[in-house]
Amino acid sequence: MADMVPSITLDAETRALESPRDHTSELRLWLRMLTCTNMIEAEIRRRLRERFDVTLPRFDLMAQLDKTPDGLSLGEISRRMMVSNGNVTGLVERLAEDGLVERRASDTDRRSTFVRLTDEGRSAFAEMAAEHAGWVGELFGALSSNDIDILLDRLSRTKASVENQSSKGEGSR
Amino acid sequence: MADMVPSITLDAETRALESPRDHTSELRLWLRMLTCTNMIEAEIRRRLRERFDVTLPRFDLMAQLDKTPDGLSLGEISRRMMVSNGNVTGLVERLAEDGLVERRASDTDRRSTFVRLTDEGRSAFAEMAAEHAGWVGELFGALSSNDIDILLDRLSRTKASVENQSSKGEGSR
DNA sequence: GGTAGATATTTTAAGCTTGAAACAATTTCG
DNA sequence: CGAAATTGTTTCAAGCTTAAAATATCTACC
Repeated sequence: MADMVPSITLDAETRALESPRDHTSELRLWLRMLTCTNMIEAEIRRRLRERFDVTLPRFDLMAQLDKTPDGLSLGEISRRMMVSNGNVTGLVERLAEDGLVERRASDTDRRSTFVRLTDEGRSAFAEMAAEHAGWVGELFGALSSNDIDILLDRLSRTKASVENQSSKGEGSR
Repeated sequence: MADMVPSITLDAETRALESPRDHTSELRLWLRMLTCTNMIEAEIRRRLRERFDVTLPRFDLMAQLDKTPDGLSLGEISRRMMVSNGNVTGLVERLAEDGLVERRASDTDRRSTFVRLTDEGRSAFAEMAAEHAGWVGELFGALSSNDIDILLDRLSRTKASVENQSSKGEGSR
């Protein structure tokens, strides 16, 4: 460590710029969150394919529509799923080809298209959703209801923290 | 609640088959984990592109290589990143085109290729990693070190639970 | 030694995903 | 009213991702 510099020579401002704080535990947490999420997602993806020959994005999109029987605009689906607009266009296109959703022009805004589940889509989703809930229950099975509550709480704080930080540098966006 | 059935009429076996337990809180937890992860991932992806014009998968792959100066086989990268083999083939191909990684045949196994960072790749990654750590520190900034410890612990339990459940039905796999 | 099975990688086809550009329609406001 | 800004969607090119099939090599064991 021949190049170590006594930090006493740096004021707080300089230190903030040149000798960054240690983020090891935050990095470790981020990695662990990612690993957990990826494992669960992979498992659910695999079961959806195996059991129903359906992809996860399609299932997620149908889940959004199932919550809103009157249908949603493409933009609203995009916001709720946190994916790009163009992505939703394509997903809806393929779901419509399979007869699972239907599109209808908005009465009040000629730019806008509403999407909703067909009867076939609704019943297909109902069957998948029931099994899906069981899988999730299984996968989290070793957690006590107390663990779950704690995770829910700390993840809420995490979400708030991220929202707060993400919006800081939004000038150029 | 006209269709409610007294559960006293069903034995445990029947109940397990016909009236599944309630998984509401597990589903809520899963959704919240997913939302958190997606938000953070999107923010990091955006910053990597904006600041370094690099994609998240490339950054992740370089991070794996940076941890192992001697290089890794494609299969080992695939396992550590939890993505398919073919995916890694393509990523490495593109990183090699940009001069950030290099491939070298294994001495002992002619099937196997080792990949490692070039000097250029290593220094490019060092610069990105430093900023990346700062971003993660920022995004999780509102969490106390106690919150972080609690999350680390509960996510470990979650991971163990998922691993345990995923391996149960592996007969046909 | 030879063969059966396992392992490492690549290829392929299909689908997912993004960011940016292009359009169209609506809203705002001078 | 009409220009300017905003909003909703699509298109596009590039890249990511997967599962499955194909290839090549290695290992185990008879």
